[in-house]
Amino acid sequence: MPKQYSPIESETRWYEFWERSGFFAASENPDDRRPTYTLAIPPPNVTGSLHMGHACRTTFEDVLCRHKRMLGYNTLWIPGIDHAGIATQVVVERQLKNEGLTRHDLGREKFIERVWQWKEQSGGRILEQLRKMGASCDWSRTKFTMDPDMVRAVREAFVRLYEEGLIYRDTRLVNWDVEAQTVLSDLEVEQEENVEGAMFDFAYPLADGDGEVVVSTTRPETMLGDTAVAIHPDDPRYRHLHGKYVRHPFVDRLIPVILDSELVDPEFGTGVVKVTPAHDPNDFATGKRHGLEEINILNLDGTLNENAGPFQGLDRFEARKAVEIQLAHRGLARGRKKHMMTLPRSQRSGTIVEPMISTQWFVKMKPMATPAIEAVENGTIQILPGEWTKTYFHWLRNIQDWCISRQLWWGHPIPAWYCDDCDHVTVSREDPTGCGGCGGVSIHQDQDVLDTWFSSGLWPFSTLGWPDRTPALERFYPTQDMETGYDILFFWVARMIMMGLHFMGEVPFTRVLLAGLVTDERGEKMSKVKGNVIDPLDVISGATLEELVDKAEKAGAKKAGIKYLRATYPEGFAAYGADALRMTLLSYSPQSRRIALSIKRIEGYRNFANKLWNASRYALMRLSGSGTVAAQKRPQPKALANRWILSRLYHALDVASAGLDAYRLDEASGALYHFVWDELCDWYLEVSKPALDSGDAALAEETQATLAHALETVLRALHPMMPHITEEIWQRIPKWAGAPQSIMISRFPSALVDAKIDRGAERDFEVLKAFVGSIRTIRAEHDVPKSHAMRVHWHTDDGAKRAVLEAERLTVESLARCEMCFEADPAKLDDPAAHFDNAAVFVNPAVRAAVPGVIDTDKERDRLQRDLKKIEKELVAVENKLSNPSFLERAPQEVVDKSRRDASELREKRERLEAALSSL
RNA sequence: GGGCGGGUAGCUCAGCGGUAGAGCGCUGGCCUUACAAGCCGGAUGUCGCAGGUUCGAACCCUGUCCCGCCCA
Repeated sequence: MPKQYSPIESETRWYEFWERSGFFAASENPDDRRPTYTLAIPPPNVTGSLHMGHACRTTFEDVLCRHKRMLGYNTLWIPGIDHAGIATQVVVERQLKNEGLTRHDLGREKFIERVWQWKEQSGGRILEQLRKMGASCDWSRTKFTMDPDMVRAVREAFVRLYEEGLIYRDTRLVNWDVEAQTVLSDLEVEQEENVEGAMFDFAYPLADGDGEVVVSTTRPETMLGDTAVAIHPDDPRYRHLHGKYVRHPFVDRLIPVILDSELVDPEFGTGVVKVTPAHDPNDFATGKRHGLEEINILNLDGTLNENAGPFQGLDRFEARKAVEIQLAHRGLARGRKKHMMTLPRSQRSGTIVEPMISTQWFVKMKPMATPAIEAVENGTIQILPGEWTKTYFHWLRNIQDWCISRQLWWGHPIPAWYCDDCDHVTVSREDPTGCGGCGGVSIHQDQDVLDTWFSSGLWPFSTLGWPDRTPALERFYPTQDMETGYDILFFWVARMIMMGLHFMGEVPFTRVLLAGLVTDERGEKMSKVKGNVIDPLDVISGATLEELVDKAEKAGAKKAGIKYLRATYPEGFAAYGADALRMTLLSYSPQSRRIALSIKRIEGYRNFANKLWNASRYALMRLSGSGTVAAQKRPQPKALANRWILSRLYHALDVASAGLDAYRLDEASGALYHFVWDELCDWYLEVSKPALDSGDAALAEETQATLAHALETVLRALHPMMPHITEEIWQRIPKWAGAPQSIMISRFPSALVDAKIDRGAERDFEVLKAFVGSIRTIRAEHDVPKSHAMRVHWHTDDGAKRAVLEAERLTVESLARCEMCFEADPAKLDDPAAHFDNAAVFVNPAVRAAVPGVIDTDKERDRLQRDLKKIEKELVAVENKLSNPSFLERAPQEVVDKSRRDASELREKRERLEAALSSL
């Protein structure tokens, strides 16, 4: 075994082994009675390539799946990809653009063919990349949301909802993206806050006689679609306007003054509001209340249409200026001032979204939301971390109907046909040959496709064969966990819950596990422009600075981004390996909303992998030729260190299991990390050296058995988190006869079965650790070279402690490089200066000692004074507490007892240190 | 405007009623046959601010100031 662990070669080798061996596959064998554990992957976009968000999802999900699989569950992790309507269409349109073509040049059918071609060639690359992370998905069940069976599921869902009256078609104000030229759901519109804009005032002249009314707007061009001006019915300033009309200056139209107490806030602006029902949500509602005409002034591409009169053909922003100028020409402009406002932007194209009147398909949400709320209220579904529950309720309780049609070509077609002869709409599972109303044969299908999230909402059951009641669906639905980022709680999770309850009559999963979003180490969102994107594959396989810079530049990073990149990663990345990346991602608490990924931290876990590797090298070396194997049953050792490590193993496994169950993967991984490094390596392996070299055959034998057991067990516990390195090592450990072929199908360890709590051993080992620690401190503080063996004169009145230290003499002497000498006469240690020359002293609970011949008097005085000061401070705090009668009265007895013990220990320590100081 | 997080060591974060921890960084000493990607030591915090509850508050309550996210 080499001195350094190199993950690259090992990781691919083992991954191929697992996949080839079929370990990832879930069983559908009817005789297989194991309980199931199912988790559907949040399908990444077909256009995507692996980023840290995916790496994070994959790690968490893989840990959950591997853990459950090792616990004996028939585990199914369903992989798949999403057809990502807009994103994919944009990718292919960009390709066409390079060829000087648009999708319209190709026509719909050819264009879709072209998308499929693209998908076959370069789509779904991400599934390969998930393998690099170690993902144990059942690849034989990979689904794509546009697969024929998914298409059938989507169609079935649409038709059923339509038949139930939950899907309907309606004309209303929707969010229009003029660039992508499609409607968007409310969720796809982002509000950009605190944008500096202008508030423009202008006057409408009264239709009869003199006078005018002044209105304010941030979008002057919309006045072309004004069909009313509104005032508050109780506003005394405008009483004379009741029942009057104003004249539109550009189009030949009389506009009524209406009274509306809902729309108008008399305190705001002039107290008069222009009303544009076709281009503003509030005005739309007002229009409905007053029966106003809705005049659409925009074409689908954002230019003004024939209703805009002289402004027809202008782009919306040009029109804004032109309207202002023309109003000024006519003497109607009444001023302009800065105004902070909120702009709706398309999440897809970034352009400002226009409210527009349009006929679209909607899903009624209220009837579906109610059961979804109940499922979480009554605990059928648990959301973790629990803080998100409130957000979930808040959204579902205020939900609006969901606009599901999109004016795209790539996606699931809407199964609705319109008749040319009557106004019947035929919605059908099979393509109809004629109108379902009049029977006419002249019908045409709706040109729109469905929102991508509509098909995603069916994911947990469509992937299992729905609408057929397949054996897979019977066996694996409902799934157990849904793990994803909190950003798609509404987009996806809530909709899956609604759809699952509706179509299956049962929740789609019983837990929702949400994790934070990965950012750079400053906490800033990773973005190509900022140049702060960390590619998981670079972290796994390594990349030089120049490669990173090159990639960032190609992705369009700005200068500042490149500068940051150079400054932050001057060395590039080493090949840290997937296991190190996984441990890093796991180490962040799920409570936190951002995961500020730091390369330093990854390096730390790479080092941990190396530590584990070397600990194993040591263990294997010590086991080789001994005939000792890691046994299926835990050993029952007698020696202190062996009992101690089994007890520490108990705690580690206990915390790890609790963490894995409660979705605290940070706590689970942390417990194992600290066990391996701080306990197994720092203490146990060191203690095993003198034991194995002692010549005591019985001791050596039980130590080898314990060593093999502790290592083999912790490897199994670590396997879900670090699958590759644990397999690499595990395969090398001599094991019991009939051991499984792979660690990934071995049994996950349990604290009760594989370890043993032993409080006595823990207590005694602490005595040993404290003793060794004190000697090491003296050695370090007085610069005593390790070649210089120190003699330690010690005494204790505590018989148990004395017995431990005497029994463990060889161990202590080996770890502290000293010679122990028990002083039967306590007086010698009461006044060490009188009995030992230049002696350093230390005081542990009930144990004190002197180490002669090592000190520099000044240094020793400093050290003792420092200790003393610390102790006095603690003592004051404890004594204050104990002198408070209400503390003694009201605090629990055990707390009082502990304080008393602390106080007496501190007092003893203080006394001894004072004595040592004064005798210097 | 409403809601939800967060403000703890230089940095990133854990702890969430018994008087503060981790990793990295800093620092002194070590190439000790498992590991220098390491080992053995050390230093470092009025736990955002102000009140309150409590025998006891980083932790609970109220107010307040910043930062972030979500919704309207």
